[in-house]
Amino acid sequence: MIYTKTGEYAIRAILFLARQSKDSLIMSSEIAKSEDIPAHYLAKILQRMAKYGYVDSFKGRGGGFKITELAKKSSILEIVERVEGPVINLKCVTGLKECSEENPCPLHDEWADLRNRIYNLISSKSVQEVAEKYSETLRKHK
Amino acid sequence: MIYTKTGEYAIRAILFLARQSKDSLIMSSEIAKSEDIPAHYLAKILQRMAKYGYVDSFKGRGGGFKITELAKKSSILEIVERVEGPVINLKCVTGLKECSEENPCPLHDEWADLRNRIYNLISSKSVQEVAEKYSETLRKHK
DNA sequence: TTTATTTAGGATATTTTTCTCCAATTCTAA
DNA sequence: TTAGAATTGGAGAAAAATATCCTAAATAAA
Repeated sequence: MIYTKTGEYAIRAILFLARQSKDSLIMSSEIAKSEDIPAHYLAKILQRMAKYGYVDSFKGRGGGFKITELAKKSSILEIVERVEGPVINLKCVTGLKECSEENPCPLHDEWADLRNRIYNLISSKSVQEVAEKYSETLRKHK
Repeated sequence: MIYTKTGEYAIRAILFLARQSKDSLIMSSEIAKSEDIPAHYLAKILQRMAKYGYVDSFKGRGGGFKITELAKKSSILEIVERVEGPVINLKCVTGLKECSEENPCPLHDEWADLRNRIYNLISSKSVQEVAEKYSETLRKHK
């Protein structure tokens, strides 16, 4: 896909946290169970997100994670790129070695357009907006 | 990206063969060198493409590969999927576990649209068409 | 017929990604 | 202050993707 499993887990986790009622702490293991993500692996990802300030972490009994304001205002793309590195590969779809504006591959322009749209799709909305829209959908389809 | 390195190598190789003058045989090692692909790895990929009938292979001195009519008429997507399995992941961009028409994730519709466009981009043109357009570009920019 | 050349195919190595385990640390509650 | 619960961080196992190596088979030319 566009990002790896690691990135996908990060998104699922942050959107999960974004949907929780304010100030509630959620354990890593709980997220793992709800979202069906390998528990220890997710713990690592959350650790990294904590380092980057996307979640606050609390140790000990009653501890867990909660989303930060920074994460709420960030785009999905920003978070994923922090967690797993550059996401959208700039290579052309045909995979040709030399493909540039001056020397475009046959599908260059069309692909450049799509790439931009994908980029916009995952970078123009904030995590909070996406999460809200999602909660809404969940309510409607209950 | 949308496909893996293996798929990318397959595309580069088939488009390379498609640009050759008719009936000329090209050695695996030659393609590898021109396209900067690991030689032995490419050999495997060509082997598979031969099995699927996308290239004809000839052993011994003066041997090599050439593209078949089947491959010329096929789309890039078809060939890649044969070589490396399903390409376009149907999961939603947000990576949410349950995302369907009835229960769409926040970006479902927009993503479905983009997915279709990507799908069209690499499946609506034949290898031959893409190769011709590319040869043209190469001529212009010489 | 022999030799050199090229693909075929199997085995294996390397690298990257994904996943697991364990001990250390921090914090809460009893 | 102690026990238990939770994250942290390091180490490394497992799986998947990528890359290499070697021998066999086929073919063409000497």
